[in-house]
Amino acid sequence: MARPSNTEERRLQITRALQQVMAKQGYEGAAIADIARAAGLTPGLVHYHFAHKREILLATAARLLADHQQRLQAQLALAGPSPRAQLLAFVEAHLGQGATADPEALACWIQLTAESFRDKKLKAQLERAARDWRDVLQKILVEAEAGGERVRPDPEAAAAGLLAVIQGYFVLAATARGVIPPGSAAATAQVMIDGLLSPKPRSRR
Amino acid sequence: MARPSNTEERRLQITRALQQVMAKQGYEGAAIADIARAAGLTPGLVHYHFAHKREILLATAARLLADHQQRLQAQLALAGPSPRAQLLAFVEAHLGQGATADPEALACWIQLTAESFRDKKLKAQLERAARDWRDVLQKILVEAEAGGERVRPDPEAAAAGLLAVIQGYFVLAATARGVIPPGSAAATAQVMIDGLLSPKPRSRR
Amino acid sequence: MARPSNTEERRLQITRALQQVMAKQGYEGAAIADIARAAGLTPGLVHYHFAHKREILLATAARLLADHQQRLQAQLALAGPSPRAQLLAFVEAHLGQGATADPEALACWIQLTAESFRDKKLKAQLERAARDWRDVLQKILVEAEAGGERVRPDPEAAAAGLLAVIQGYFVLAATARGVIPPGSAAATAQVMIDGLLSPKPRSRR
Amino acid sequence: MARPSNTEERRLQITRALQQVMAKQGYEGAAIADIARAAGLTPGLVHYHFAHKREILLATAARLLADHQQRLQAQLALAGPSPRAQLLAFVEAHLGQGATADPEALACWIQLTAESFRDKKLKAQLERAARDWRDVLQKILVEAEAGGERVRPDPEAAAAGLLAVIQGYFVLAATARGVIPPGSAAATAQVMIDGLLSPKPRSRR
DNA sequence: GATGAATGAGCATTCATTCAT
DNA sequence: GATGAATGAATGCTCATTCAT
Repeated sequence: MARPSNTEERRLQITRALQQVMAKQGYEGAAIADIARAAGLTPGLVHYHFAHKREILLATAARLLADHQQRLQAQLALAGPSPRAQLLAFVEAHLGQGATADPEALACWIQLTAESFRDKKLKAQLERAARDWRDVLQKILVEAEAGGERVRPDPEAAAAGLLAVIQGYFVLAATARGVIPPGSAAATAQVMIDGLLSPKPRSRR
Repeated sequence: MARPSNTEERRLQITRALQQVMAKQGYEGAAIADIARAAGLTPGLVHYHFAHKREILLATAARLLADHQQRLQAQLALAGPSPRAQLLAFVEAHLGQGATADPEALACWIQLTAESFRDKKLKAQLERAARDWRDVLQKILVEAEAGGERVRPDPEAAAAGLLAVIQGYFVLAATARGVIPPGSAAATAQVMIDGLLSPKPRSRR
Repeated sequence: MARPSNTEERRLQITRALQQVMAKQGYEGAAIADIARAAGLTPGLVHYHFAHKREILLATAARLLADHQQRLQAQLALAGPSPRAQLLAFVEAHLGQGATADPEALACWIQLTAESFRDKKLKAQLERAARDWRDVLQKILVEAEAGGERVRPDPEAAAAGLLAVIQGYFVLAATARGVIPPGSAAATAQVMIDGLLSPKPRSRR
Repeated sequence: MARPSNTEERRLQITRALQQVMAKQGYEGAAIADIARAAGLTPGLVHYHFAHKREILLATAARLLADHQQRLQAQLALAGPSPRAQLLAFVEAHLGQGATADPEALACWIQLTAESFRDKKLKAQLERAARDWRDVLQKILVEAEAGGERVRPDPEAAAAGLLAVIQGYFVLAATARGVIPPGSAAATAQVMIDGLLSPKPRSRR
């Protein structure tokens, strides 16, 4: 009898709007009125679905991370089971052609990072995501080791290093695009992986 | 007759204060009153030395970049002339013990990055710094090539990649400290460099 | 569902308040807080209905001019159709008993005039009003000429001159009340009109 | 021994600067810093010669009025002694070719008028000037009457009316220049005077 | 659910005035 | 006399949040 709830739809609309606005104006600069306009809603209605602006931020981060996680899992599943193939897929997923092509997403990501200094919950979200991400890499590297590769300095450090490479490319792509030769990111990352992951040296006796 | 100008001193005080406040609160969150308090001045006086808040931002970025540039040059000068030694020095300067130990500087750096989306001049400053930075690396890599090393995929891409590693570690150190095994950054970066830079393979003829 | 808009009402309240405050304190001296207080509103609400203070100024001028225009038309319509009667009505409307009795309106008028040097749009508004005003007079004078009167030096100049008389009396009434013998304005203006408008001299051939 | 005082010179510099700045920005809009810049001085020095901004305003008004008074007396002295000639000279002095050509002076005059609502002393200055002005006219008109002219409605009212004409032309010239046919002001005023001042009608018995 | 008016605290900026040098 | 740093109060404007309708 009551009208069916459209809350989930509205929340999605609103977090999408924040993502869009925040990419250009940052979180502080994204007035509720701006978000509402971008979502095609009214300010009052935004506050009906989110009591506080901060909650929109958290919901936006959660949605972005979940989306990313999902996409990543799908791409890893498509790749073969070998650790090398998994690493390749991981890198391609993040740095391959078009992966850094969405300036809005990159910018929004950096704004979230910056905002995390002011919001414990957001910080925890991002930290947890980074840790999960690293754990995925670490697991692949441990398997590589088990498969006879040498992983330097060790799987945990190497995983963190790979994560750093990806994050660093994101930052550069977002803020100093001209600095990266177009299309070079994935290839360069692969070369770095060759450093981290070398076949067990039987030869170097 | 006239009072001697103390503007330079005051501007330094003020940019230091902004750096400090911005690390915690971001640029938007850094009220002039906060900056003034951190600098031990009054809000009116801050505006006497800087017409607009934005100018404090630019001056702060300029000072941070200049300071960094200077420190980096000094450390590169101390290292030996060989490309390997230069690369090592470069990495150590950024990721060595204690290099990422100043959370205030790291946080401020990220806030500047985030703010650069809203300020053309700041963006230009950061882009130029990134380019300069990469050029330094690229030059070293070109010399390495001239000295018989193989640089993959090519000096420009490799330089950009190294920059990305450093930036990425900065971001992780600032936002997800627990993800990086303590002290592993420099060593891992070195291993990656081993991937980028391999001795010219005589065997693979 | 939605609240009915009361914007027009509020805007009227606010422009009335500005008129009142500006008469005493001028435009610059009329703080939004003062205007709000005079209107019985809060400063925030004033800015909800007018984005910028300047817009209140323009709206106030527009309202005053429209009100005046309307009153004037009504009084001209009441007068007989003869040019002499129309001129008499015009002068009476502006300078007759009580016409200059509202010090607030007079003061506000002068403040608007002064402010017009700083605001192109306001200046355009006032210029257009003055031109309209003069055109009304000019048309009456042209009809007078058609009716056999002599208009000196010519209808356009005479109309401008009459406008000047009225404006001048306004200024004096507002700033140096003691200078005008009470009640003399309309009579004196009539005498001046006798100079501008004389019967075609058959005798003086 | 002490350096000779240059106070008078400085005060003149400063009031000239205020006149200039006020014409464009009004009194409130004329910051001490602006005045100082226009005078080629420093803000501190302005306050050395005038304790308060308001005093600059009063000094500026006093100087303008004195200058005008002096110029007017000179022009009246040049004219013949007959009342008609004196009136003609009076009108020419204010509305003749070039008399309203200085937009800065006109604008400044209106700003002073507007400001007089907020400053009792300024208001008194302007009122006194207006009265003096009218008295000069009234005296001429009384002489005209003594000389056989008929002055309508009476010398005092006619003098006030003439003053109004002049003030009104000033306002129009400053704010709605296009409304007055170029060069028509003095001629039109003369025609109005013909209305005020008619030869004693022997014929109209 | 939805709207838009209303509030009140916060903020950058301006500026007359003071004062040490 | 002259300079320019320093102060503090005032002001226009923004904005998250609340709430009556």
